[in-house]
Amino acid sequence: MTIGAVAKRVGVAIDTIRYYEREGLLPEPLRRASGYRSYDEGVLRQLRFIRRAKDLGFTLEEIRDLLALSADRQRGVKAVKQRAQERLAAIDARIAELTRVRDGLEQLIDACPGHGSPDQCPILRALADQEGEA
Amino acid sequence: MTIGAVAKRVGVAIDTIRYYEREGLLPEPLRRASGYRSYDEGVLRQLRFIRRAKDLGFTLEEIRDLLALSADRQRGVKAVKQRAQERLAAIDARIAELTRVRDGLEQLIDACPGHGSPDQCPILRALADQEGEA
DNA sequence: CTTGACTCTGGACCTTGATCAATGGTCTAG
DNA sequence: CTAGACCATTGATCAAGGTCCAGAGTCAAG
Repeated sequence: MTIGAVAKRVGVAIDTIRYYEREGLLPEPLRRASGYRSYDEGVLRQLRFIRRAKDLGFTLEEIRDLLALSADRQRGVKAVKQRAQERLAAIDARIAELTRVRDGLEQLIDACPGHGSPDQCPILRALADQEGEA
Repeated sequence: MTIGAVAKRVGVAIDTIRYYEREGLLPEPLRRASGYRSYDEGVLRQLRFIRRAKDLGFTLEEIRDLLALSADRQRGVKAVKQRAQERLAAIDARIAELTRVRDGLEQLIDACPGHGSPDQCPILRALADQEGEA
């Protein structure tokens, strides 16, 4: 398969595939005599792996790490589980933070009549208030 | 006040203040004969406004918009409330998305024994699985 | 053979929100 | 007056994850 065929089948850009190769997320493929990259089916699986991990919020650096671990029989599984747990904790922290912000914003919205003087708008007042930190 | 005094009182970097000025978030201040920026107290309030809005997840572009609205007596309040509601909806969507990801990840972690062959690790299997989208 | 689609490399560019460096002018304390 | 702190501008750099372009070579169909 050429790089273009791979890109089309997985749904990523050609440049992205070359970028992942540079970044060590994909192995260097065989080349034709012309220099064209020549891929086998395995690359499709690996690209989908990368995409799913990215959807779970792993950074490319973490994914590179996961890929290395997934190739390490025995040791790999334990470390993979740990990485996943770390990721879960990070997501939980982010959700908690967003929820805090969300609730604060909702209170302001509920308190705002939606008309009248800007001086009376609790949203603007909260933003402009000189006391305290958010 | 010089830019350094403003920076110290608000707790932002001098460069950040000049950056906000370039980006239209702060008005161009008066200048001394030497060219030094000369600020009055109002800029402190405005910088704190920017910081709080940033903490609520507004982008600088949205903040520029809010600042313009807050100066618009009458029209402003309604539009500000609407922006805040849009922001709230965006936060809710983000929380929902993160929660979905979180739950999926947790299921994988619970199903992973933490040892054994990578072929049996549900986390790696889920990532490598060729079916479906995350 | 020619045309058009595809690929190669290397490097520039994009977004966001700053931060830093270089070079030079200004201000203030002693 | 001078040292050291402060400020000015312009332009570069950073993180992350790509995207795009130029110029050149290659491949497949007609």
